[in-house]
Amino acid sequence: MPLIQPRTLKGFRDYLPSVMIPREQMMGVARDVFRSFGFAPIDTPVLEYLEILTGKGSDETDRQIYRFEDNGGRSVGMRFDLTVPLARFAAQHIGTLGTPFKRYHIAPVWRGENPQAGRYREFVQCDFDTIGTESVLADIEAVAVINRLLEQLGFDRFTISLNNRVILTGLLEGLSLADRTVPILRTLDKLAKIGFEKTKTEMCSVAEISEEQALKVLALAGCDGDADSIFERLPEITGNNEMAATGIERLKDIYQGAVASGVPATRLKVDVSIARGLDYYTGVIFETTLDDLPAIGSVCSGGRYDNLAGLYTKQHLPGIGASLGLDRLLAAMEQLGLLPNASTPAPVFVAFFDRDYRDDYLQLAANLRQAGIGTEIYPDARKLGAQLKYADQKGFTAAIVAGGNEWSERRVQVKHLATKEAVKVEYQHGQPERLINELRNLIEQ
RNA sequence: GUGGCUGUAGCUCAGUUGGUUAGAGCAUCGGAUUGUGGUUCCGAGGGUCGGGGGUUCGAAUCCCCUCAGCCACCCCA
Repeated sequence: MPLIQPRTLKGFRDYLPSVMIPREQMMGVARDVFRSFGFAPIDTPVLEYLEILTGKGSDETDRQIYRFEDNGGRSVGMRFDLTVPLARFAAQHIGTLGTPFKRYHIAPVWRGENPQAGRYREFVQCDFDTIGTESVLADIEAVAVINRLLEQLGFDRFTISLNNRVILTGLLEGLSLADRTVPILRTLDKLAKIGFEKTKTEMCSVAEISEEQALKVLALAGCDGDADSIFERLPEITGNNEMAATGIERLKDIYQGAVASGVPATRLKVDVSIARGLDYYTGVIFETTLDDLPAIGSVCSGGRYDNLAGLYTKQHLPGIGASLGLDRLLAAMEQLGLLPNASTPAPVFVAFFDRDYRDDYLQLAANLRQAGIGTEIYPDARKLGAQLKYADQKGFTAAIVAGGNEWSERRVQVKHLATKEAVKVEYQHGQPERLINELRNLIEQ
């Protein structure tokens, strides 16, 4: 019988322990950060009725949805983000939950697009949102959460770019271009990539506006420099439009609040050119890029939306949230060499040295686990060298070697695998304290 | 979805204008070393040359299709 070729689908991948260990750790960090701000966990089904998924979003996102007919003949789709399911969820449950409602959701999503470095068809998003309030405090908090997330994940050099769509909307209103908002935003978003001239040309043709108008829009985006000077120049650039003015004030407020809540000003950048493609953002928007790896794109993006669940309920639900791209971040850490090498989650290795002492090894390991120290026993009584080699490669911190000599002395040998240094430590099954202390010291180093 | 580049051992790659049994380094396994691992030496295993089809006396090498990876567009985490 011919073998079936083992393979994974395009854009999908397996995760080996060496990747899965840091991946799980990252999810744990994200979870702890979210919880520390009072966000509560929720979960929703992978599959939704197709109509739920396709209602919002653009044609492009509709095109990327994995869709099929289920065994009962229903049209269903796999979620392509966590925001649309949240909207449905909120419309269904906000009555019992009450507002403001803060939730986080860490789960995989699926998009049928062409993969590239840092882009997959299946990837995990870590979303957090606050819905049911328009308070600027929620906006500020979102920035603080992003900062804390990346900090806790071990990043130091990153930039959170901030903008407020209202500023641009106000400017466009002043130019009588309110109906062209979407194509203008799309084009504007490319400024950093394709440059001033091309953006101008494209804006004129795609959005069907005059060169004069395009120049005014681009003047806004060209507003560069430190935050204070940008805030100073913006009112003039927007022609003192009233709506734009409130947007500027709001952005300023967010900026100051973020600094007050401990986000270093060096990590914040007011960038009036970022737009974000998704149409549902209506207020502040943000993107986060790694200073050492800008090419990988935004690793955490989000913003404020006026009416999250308008498609599913008449209740007005404003909110703000962002999404951390965990798998993209993981790919970045891989490239930057930030991933640890360990492929074992347990720090202590017990060599199966002598068959006669099998039950002693088992009891010793049980004692260590009881004390919260992860411990693995080698399954075969192979030669010691091979066992130690295995332990070293897997990245254990310490190995315990105990043969007849040790057991008769009521001691065991603790070997620090990185330094090859070994010490003998007193140990009896009823009195594991000295061994536990010794191991804790090694693990903490 | 469209276009470009790539695909040889677990990994990194070599393979001369198509020409005998497709190679190297690292890794793995065994031994030197029956109670102590990252060095050294000796030896071994491992490849349907991504897959399928075609041209040819003969294909890793040329052609077509397909799958996958990377890049650009699009979009985005």
